Amino acid sequence: MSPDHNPARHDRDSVARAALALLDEVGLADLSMRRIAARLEVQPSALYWHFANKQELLAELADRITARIPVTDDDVLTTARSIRDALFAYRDGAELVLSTYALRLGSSHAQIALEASLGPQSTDRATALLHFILGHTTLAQLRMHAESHGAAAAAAAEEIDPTAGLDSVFDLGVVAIAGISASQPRDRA
Amino acid sequence: MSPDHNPARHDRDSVARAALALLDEVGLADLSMRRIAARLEVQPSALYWHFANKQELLAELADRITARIPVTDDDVLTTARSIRDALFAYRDGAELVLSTYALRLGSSHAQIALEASLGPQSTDRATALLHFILGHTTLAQLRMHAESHGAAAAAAAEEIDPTAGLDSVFDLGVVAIAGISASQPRDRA
DNA sequence: ACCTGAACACCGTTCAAGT
DNA sequence: ACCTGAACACCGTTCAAGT
Repeated sequence: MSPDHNPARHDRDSVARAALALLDEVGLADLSMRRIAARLEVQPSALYWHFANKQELLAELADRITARIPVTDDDVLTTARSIRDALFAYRDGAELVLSTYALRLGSSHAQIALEASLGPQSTDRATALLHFILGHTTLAQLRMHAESHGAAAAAAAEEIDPTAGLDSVFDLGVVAIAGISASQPRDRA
Repeated sequence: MSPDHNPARHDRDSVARAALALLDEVGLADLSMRRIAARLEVQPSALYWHFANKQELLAELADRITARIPVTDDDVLTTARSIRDALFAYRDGAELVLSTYALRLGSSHAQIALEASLGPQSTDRATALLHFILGHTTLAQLRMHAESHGAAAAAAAEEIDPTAGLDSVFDLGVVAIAGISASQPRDRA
């Protein structure tokens, strides 16, 4: 039990877990390698043993956020909402997944979930849906935090909730792109 | 004509113009206040006489990028494409407008253009359309640059163009959300 | 009205060296 | 296998002072 600087051994998983928790506390803009290192009681350079660079760490966080999305044959609206909820589960989750998803070729977990709902032969619809969900959710989430941060002076002046009615926009977009009618069709049950 | 450090007087417009040109050269991630100042042959602190902070400068750039979008009663697909083209006109234009748009209450210029195409009583459709366009265009633009930057190793391996077929996804999404049929309806002409 | 100079509190990343 | 310590080349922002 040396009194100064404990060994503090970590692995990829513990670093990613600490980073994900910190993301939720401080947001993407303030999620620095140095902050993560401080949280782990480790020097910043120690992180580079586990991850090649910051982008690789962020990609791991995006993977963990989208990993919770269930892949089922539920209707599209249900799947779309579960993707949105997974992104909402962490501060700036949508923005992080959006920018990380852009760098990857091939399918993401969210795309797979959408294709499972839509059935095969509709990859274009699934892609359009994913782009809408990422755009809408990123906007909504950024706005949520800007509002609470006091940066939006007009919100207090107009006394309206800037996120009000956004859910109806979400449903409208999903239903339209999925090509289903107003009432949700249910394949089973 | 003093040989060392010229007076180099600037105003809000000249700073914004230099910043916009620099954005197109280096991208959003490398667009620093210090780089902009260097381009103007001025100390970084000089920029803070013209703009309160970096975010205010970025908002001005976003305004200039979207200002070129024509507000007409053309069909929705034409308007949507002109929005996309305005965002594509500058490197990382879509990402910049996306994050700046999120902070603003009220309507943006792009939203106004969409409402002019869709007609009144369809603000929700216009909002959903804008979210789709911003999401899709941001993704496409980020991917374009990741590809040319050599960060995408899989692209060379599979020898496919990662942006191929994205235009059809764009059209599919716009047509679906706008609620028009496969062939473009033309109100006039 | 517009800019300099210096400072403050930060960044991501590398790399030799330790254990 | 995992971390320290020091360094390098950067950030955004503030503020007194100059012209």
